Amino acid sequence: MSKNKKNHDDFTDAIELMFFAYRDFISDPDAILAAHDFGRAHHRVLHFVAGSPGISIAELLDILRVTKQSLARVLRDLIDAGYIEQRIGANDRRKRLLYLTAGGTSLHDKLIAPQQARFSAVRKAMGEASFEQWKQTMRLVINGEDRDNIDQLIARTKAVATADNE
Amino acid sequence: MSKNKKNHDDFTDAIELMFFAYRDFISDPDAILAAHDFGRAHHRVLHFVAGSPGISIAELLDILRVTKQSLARVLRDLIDAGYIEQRIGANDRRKRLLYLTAGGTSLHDKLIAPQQARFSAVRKAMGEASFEQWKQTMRLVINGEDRDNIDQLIARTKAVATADNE
DNA sequence: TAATTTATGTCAACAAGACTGACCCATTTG
DNA sequence: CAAATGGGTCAGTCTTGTTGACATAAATTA
Repeated sequence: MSKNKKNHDDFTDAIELMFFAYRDFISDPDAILAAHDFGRAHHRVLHFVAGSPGISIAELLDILRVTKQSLARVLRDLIDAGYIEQRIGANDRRKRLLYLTAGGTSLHDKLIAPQQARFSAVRKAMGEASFEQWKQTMRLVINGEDRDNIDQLIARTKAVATADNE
Repeated sequence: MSKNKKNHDDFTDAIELMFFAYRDFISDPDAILAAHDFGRAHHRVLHFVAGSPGISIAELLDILRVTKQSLARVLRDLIDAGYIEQRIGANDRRKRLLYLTAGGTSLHDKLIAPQQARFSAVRKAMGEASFEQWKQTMRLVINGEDRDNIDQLIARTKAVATADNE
């Protein structure tokens, strides 16, 4: 038997862990969403508008990597239901900048609560240092060319979250 | 400003990392799949049959958490295309046990290759120990009640992968 | 043996969420 | 003024999920 490769060099465990961890992670908010007649697509929009208030349609399309038509549908639902509002850009009046309403913020908080609880338990079990290492590792799973943008996005989101709690 | 909570206690970074890492991780095989007129659903079936040769329909349904009708469609495609074959259970002749054909194994290898490359680069960058910690952490992201089953599934898959390389 | 349960297959209808392609309007920029 | 940009929308399609109903063969149980 050829032992020139290390055992576990197939990374099947890592691949499988990605699948199952994401499945459970994403399933958390589903029940809440269903009660509002929303789906995961609505959740994603809500989430990234929450993290980047004043984001433009084009920027949101870039993050979500979906088409304009695909975004339009869920965005329309969220605006009609009063969770998101559009404001015309001050500098560029063609832009429609997106903001959560009070209701949108409240819904978003409810949706992330179970995911926060999940990671809180994980950090408690693994310890602060390991959890930080996990984050570093996850960052490297992301395509190299996207990492800087995502770093900035996360930094911006954190700034918003911190400001809200002051 | 209330500093009774640690900063970063919102776990937004962790949530965002899950989203982007999974997005890139899962996008790898898409081009290959499209060339075969298959989608991600086909990939998942191929993957879990590869990891558990002789798996029954019921077991596969349990792993994938989809309905029988949903699985039936993609499974039919894969059988018709000659990537998966069904054998009648020796003990229980009601069961249809699933196996990859030679072609199925070859296709599956092509599909996981970019994901293996991705994790190989990650492990190289982070080091063996950190990567093992990452796996432990990911395991804790999974729902507690499922972890034992998934441990077993991964162990089984690894046994198959090792046997193939002997 | 007869009745029931289990494992699977299949039909029909439907919905969410993605896609392409085409076209429009308002605004900004060259 | 002409062209490019940001956004909106209509129409149609595809994949992958859903529910509900029903069929068949094999195993299990009474």
